[in-house]
Amino acid sequence: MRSHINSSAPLAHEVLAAVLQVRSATLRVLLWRRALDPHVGRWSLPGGRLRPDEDVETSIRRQLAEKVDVRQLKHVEQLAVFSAPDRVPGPRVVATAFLGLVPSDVDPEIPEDTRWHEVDALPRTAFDHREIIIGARDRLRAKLSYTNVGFALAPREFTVSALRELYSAALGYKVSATNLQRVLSRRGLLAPTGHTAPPGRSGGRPAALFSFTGNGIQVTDPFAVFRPPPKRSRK
Amino acid sequence: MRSHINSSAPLAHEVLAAVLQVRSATLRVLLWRRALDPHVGRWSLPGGRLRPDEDVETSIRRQLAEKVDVRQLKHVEQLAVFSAPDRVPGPRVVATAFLGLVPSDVDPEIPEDTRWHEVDALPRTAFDHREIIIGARDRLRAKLSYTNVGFALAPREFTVSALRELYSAALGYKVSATNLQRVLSRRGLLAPTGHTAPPGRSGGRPAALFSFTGNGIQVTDPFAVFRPPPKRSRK
DNA sequence: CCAAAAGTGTTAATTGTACACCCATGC
DNA sequence: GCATGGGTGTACAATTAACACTTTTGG
Repeated sequence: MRSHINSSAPLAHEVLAAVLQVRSATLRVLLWRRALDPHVGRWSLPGGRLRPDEDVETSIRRQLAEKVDVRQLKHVEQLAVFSAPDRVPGPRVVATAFLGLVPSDVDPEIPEDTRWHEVDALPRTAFDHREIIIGARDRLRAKLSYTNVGFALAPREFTVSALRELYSAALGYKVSATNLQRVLSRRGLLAPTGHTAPPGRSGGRPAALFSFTGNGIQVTDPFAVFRPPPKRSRK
Repeated sequence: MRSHINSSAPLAHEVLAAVLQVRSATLRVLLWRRALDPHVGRWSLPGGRLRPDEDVETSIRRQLAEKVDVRQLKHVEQLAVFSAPDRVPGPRVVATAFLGLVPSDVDPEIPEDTRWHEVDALPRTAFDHREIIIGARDRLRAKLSYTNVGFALAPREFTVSALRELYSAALGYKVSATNLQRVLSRRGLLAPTGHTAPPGRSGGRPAALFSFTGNGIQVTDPFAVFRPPPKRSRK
């Protein structure tokens, strides 16, 4: 009763990922069309059953490897557990949902039954997958403002205006290139590469190319208020 | 293979909660001492097996009802899934971890084998429970600065200095009562009740009593930067 | 009247926003 | 040279942190 470990009831556990990418100034998600019985023909998130010898992150990375080259996945993080008893027909399946991010310049080979869909114009989706996608979008939006996740949406080198397009598409409203550059620079996230991008056929000054400093996600603005007392090191 | 539902492998799923409360200017967590074989005698988080007919939040609330009156739990939220194959001895058990918050003025009846422990001075804990507790603490700390979760740590009515103690204990450093009141007031979270608390035996001006406005958690400072353009409604 | 605790006002510093202006290129 | 984007400088606004000062109580 108070036993900690009790595996008497079989219980299926699946992992699902909302893989997001910005392309053509829109935020899109990778979906595949179900070929099997429950909700045939609807679009659903890639994923599948958790194997007994892997943890959930290993599992989702393994399963995504069928759809997207894993090395192209710049960021993966847990979103939440979805466990409503009726979330899928038949016996209950608990799902651990993930957010995955792919840089805008990669164009992964995707299987026949798989397609990118605009997050703000989703087709009919299977089960509770729409909710998961919206959750992923909202998590991304929130984290863009206080972490450096933006790096996972951008190519290795990029112009500030390209970055502005990425942020605008992900956030859903235009951000100013001026201030984007200023804020990211102040936080020490942008490194000039010294290279420049040639202007388009209509002219214009060549844009400087930047890259993100560091690798991996980090929180860059942890406390909006109630900050801990400063360490008194920098003037 | 690509089958969405496949429950061939039995898989145990448990729910665990780090229930936090501030008392005597310290943040503490509710733990019970294991009576059974793996890790006997170590302190572990309350929780237990997920039943097939309940979702994870229903489950953790049900199981906590044995330890803490559910009505005293002012806030419950999912933390993360812990799924390392070797996180517990024997067959793998996937755990969904929760953060729970109890106001500082309630003193729940707790069972014999259960005790509060200071989060910053934890005893030897079972399995990966220490990691879960630290995760819960960090989540609380982060959310204190950009949401109104503070309400879940505070009594219904409180003085600003009592609130200051709560925030200081949870965050791990002193916050100023002056600025705490100012920030929360600006965000419209504090409502004066009109009542006052009598001063202590050493004198001092009587403190005004406040309550939190609204109920339930809400994000009060969603964007640190890259805010959407204002609606141009308020001057 | 003095100490103690609460509450208010003022100021400084930081950070984000808006906007004007200059720069480099294609045609 | 002019249109077109890119980049910088400056001013402004909002918010937080720091601290001095006033208020109200007990002894």
